[in-house]
Amino acid sequence: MNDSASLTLSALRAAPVLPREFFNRDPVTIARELLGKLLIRRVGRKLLAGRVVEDEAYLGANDPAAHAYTGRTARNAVLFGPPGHAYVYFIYGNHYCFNVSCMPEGYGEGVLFRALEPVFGVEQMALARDLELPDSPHANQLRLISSGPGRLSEAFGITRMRDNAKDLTSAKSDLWLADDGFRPGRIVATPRIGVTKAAERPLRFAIAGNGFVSGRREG
DNA sequence: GAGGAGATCGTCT
DNA sequence: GACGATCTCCTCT
Repeated sequence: MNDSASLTLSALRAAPVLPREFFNRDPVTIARELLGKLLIRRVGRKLLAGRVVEDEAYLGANDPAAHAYTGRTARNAVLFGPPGHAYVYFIYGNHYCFNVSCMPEGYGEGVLFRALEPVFGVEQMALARDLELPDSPHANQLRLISSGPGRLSEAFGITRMRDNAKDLTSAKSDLWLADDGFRPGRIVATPRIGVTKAAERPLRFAIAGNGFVSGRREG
């Protein structure tokens, strides 16, 4: 385990927002470099934050598993837009999944956020997930907050109506990505979860040994 | 702890 | 009309 400790509010506010250029690259590089970065949500005057510990790259027209593989539609239009924007979609009648667009306009590539380690506003996130945390929550209970694409979206209140197409590189946004200087140790690459096409490609990335990675524990 | 199946609805064909 | 980048509950071991 190399899970990072919770953050102070001043540390959160001091973390620089990731610039547009960060996302104007190929999603494999971005997926690797997003590990350890912070997803921050402003709710009224409060902040929620989670550290990215697991994500997946989707390679647009070169990737049969990607939503953009068959071309631009009303649903996936954000992926084909400028980099650094939120692509949120609804799946299985129950869940929202949260992605960020990558590459210049027209490519349809992106990164899916699969798991976060809660580091600020944990109680509010647990409330959003309808979880009850005891006074000294065990890691297994904290893990239920945001270890999975649907779970992290619920914890952060991310929906298609509210957040699709939102600019994640703007400090004026209520949802953005930031770098507080944390650097993960070893990164593992595995096949993506839940995909049936191009299922063998190692495009899922996670911080090795981190207890907040989704699915069965590994590393 | 592991495995299976149901829930539930937007999107595309 | 079929399917899906998931989660949770239930059963069995």
